[in-house]
Amino acid sequence: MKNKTSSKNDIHREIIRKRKEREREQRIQTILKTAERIFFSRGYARATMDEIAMAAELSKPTIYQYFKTKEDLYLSLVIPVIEELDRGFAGIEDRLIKGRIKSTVLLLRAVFKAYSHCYETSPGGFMVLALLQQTDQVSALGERTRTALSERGKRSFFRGRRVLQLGIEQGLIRKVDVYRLADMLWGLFVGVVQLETIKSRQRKEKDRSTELERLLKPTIRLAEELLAQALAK
Amino acid sequence: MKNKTSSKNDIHREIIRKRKEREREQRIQTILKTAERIFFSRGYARATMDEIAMAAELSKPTIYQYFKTKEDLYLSLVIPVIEELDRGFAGIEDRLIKGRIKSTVLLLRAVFKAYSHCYETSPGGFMVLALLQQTDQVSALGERTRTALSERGKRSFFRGRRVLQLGIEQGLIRKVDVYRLADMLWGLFVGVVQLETIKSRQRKEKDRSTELERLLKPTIRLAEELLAQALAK
Amino acid sequence: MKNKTSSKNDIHREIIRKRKEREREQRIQTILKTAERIFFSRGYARATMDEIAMAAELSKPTIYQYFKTKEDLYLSLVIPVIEELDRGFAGIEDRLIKGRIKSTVLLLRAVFKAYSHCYETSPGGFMVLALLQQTDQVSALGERTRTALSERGKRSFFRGRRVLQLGIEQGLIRKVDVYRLADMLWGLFVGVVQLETIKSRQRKEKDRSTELERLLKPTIRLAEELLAQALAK
Amino acid sequence: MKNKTSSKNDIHREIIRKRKEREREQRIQTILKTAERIFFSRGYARATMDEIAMAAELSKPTIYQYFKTKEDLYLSLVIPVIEELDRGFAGIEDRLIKGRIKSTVLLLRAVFKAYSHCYETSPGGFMVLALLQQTDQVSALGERTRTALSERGKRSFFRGRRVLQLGIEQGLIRKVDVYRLADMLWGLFVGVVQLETIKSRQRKEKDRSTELERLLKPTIRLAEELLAQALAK
DNA sequence: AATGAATGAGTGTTCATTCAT
DNA sequence: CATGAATGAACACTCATTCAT
Repeated sequence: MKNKTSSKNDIHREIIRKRKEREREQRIQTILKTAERIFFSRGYARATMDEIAMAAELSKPTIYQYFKTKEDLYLSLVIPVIEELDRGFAGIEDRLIKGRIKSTVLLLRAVFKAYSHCYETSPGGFMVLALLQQTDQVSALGERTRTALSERGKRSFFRGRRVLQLGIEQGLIRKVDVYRLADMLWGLFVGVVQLETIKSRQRKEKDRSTELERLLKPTIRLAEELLAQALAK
Repeated sequence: MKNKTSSKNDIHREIIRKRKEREREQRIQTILKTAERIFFSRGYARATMDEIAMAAELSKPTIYQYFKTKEDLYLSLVIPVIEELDRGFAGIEDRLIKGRIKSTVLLLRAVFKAYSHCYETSPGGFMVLALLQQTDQVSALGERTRTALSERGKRSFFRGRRVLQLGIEQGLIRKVDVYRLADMLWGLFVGVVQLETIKSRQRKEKDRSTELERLLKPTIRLAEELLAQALAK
Repeated sequence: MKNKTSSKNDIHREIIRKRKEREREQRIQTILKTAERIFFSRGYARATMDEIAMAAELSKPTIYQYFKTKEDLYLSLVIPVIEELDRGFAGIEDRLIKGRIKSTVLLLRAVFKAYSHCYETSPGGFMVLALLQQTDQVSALGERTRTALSERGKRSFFRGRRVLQLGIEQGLIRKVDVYRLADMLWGLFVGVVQLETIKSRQRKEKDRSTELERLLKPTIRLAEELLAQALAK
Repeated sequence: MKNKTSSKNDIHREIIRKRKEREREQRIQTILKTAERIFFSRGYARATMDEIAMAAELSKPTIYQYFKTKEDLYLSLVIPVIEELDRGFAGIEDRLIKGRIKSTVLLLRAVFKAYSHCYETSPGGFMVLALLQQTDQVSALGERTRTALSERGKRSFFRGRRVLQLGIEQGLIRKVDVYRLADMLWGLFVGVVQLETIKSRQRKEKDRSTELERLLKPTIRLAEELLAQALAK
């Protein structure tokens, strides 16, 4: 009988443990979502932990329980985006190798799709990543964080260039300097997203994302089309 | 006699006044140049008035004599850049009207040249403008300045679109949505400048601008070339 | 029958109660030992309850179950030391009365032995006590605890003086002001322990206590010897 | 005439400059005095910059204008004391070399006098230095500060030992280990000062220093006398 | 009884801005 | 007009202490 009770208790505890685990995960997600919003709207330097805590309806120390520093929180936000990007490019690479991409426009569309997918999965996170392109934001980060980011960033860029290189080798893209092309594509996407975001800002809160959609998509599609045409042999 | 003396004095005073005026103008220029450098290298949030004052070899209150707030100083940096951009587009417009631009690639080159010129005249000021495109930096500004900026920005964009429209009308560019095209071009330029700036930042201080040059120019030239090809009829 | 069962249960409960009691005592000891270590190495102010809890492999609230505040925990560490000291002097007193101490040097050695024994039994606790001698650490404590400490301290000092007084009466020590002598001896011991502790602190963690031993003992022995010589009639 | 006015102005400015210089010096002294008091009464870790600022009737940033960090402020307080001590020993050394110290008791008295002088010149500063003997206080300081202090401390101890060595060589002190003796003397003095300070604490504010005097001096004199006797050949 | 989680109240430090001279 | 000095308001981060379970 003792055994049974014990077993009952164990089960009970196990259930509780799982719930706690879930709650914990939940809270982390809440914090991340909130931080994304705040970092996005204020930039890294201007965003304050106080503000994030307030917006997350938690106290500051609670946030520090889950993220060791402001930078840690920031990184936890940005790294998944970089990794998503990496995965995206890995997918394209794979399809290229298997010969599944059969035209210039399809390749370019895939590349922009990778960017867009990243952006759509986590618009805030993406913008926060793009924010890194701003000198001040980067210099506000500590040495370690900067290096960590730079490392991953380089890897991701490397894969991007390889995709383009493969495209050239398979005759989908005419011969151009892949470094320049990769930079151009990424710069174009980020620059356009930034521009359209700020334009959509001028709308009321609730219409923003639709407006952004309305502005962003056609501009990117135009870029795809034009570049595909120019890059085809 | 009283009159004469008075007149002499008046002339004397006038001379002094002019010198003071000159000195004043001089000092404002010094402050602006310094602020540009600091804002560029540190970003708005991390740049401190102390630092700017120190670098300008002036005391903080002196700076406040000429610029009411940090924000004011910041904006005084950006507006000339927008105006320079506007002038650039006005020049292209003029040449277009006079039929002096005879090919797609020349037109595109002129557009990017206008951007580049702006950037080269005042890299810091340009980046600072680009910064405005990010996050809610804008919302940190006062209402009046925000409107002033937005106003000028719109005017400049408007002129940019008109240039493209003229290009289409003159058969230099094939028919595309000018809104999208203008956004794409600007986004591309700003995005690439940001990206290359940050890449060059990984170098040592003194090699930065050469490195940036080395990275930026070919990427922009590639963009010119590709887009010219795609946009030609 | 009812009675018997009840009795059985009672015995059972009693056994459980005793085990719990033992566990409780056990836990208190664990906490105290850990706290001593931490307070010793970090000092009162820098030691954190988090750290103590972690080191004791218990959760913070558990510690608070046994000690109402950080201060309480701190004091629970010090009082036994004072009592140990008191017991030490009581022992010397006893031996003196029984005529068992037959020379100046033996008496002095006994006194320093009492101090040393205290220190060796609980180096952390002893230092913590010495800490009380510094700055207004004391005034940071609550009124009640302060009085309690002061009371015991006085009693202990009183006994120390009585020992010296007895020494004088028995002709082991030449006639000096016992107040001054008692203060001097205690000051000497505490001062030297502090000094040597900090010197040994410059070594790596693991060699510290040996190094301390190496520094402390001969210095104290020198003091014993010199003072014995001077205090002998 | 212009010249004269100018000259007058120059003089005027010079006077103002000097006054400002004086005021600056004044303020630094105010801050140091206040900090000494606070550090003394609370210990390094528990003393807050807020409290110091409040007590000095200045705002916190004003203090930071004169002292870069809390540690800097602390060091500025402690280093002069160490240097004073060093000077004191240098003086004794000099007198020893010139053969001006002619008995054991005079030498010991000189040594304790050096300590006492230090203490009397700046009781707070001295106690704050003595505070360093408390483990926690040291560990609260940064690496650099710790090294700086350790360095100077070592030098001072070195000189102390040399003085004792000279004493032995001149036959004023019988042959003992100078390391141990130096430690013992310093430990004794500091320990006694601490003890008597805390005892005098129990008086009302205004009687404290007299009480301390009343307690400290005779205890130290007793130590002098006893040790002189024991150390004479 | 034991604990994971939460938090109010500080910490040292910085910075835009304003006086007093 | 220029400036040395001053400061209110933040900011990232910490810690003793308390809930809720």
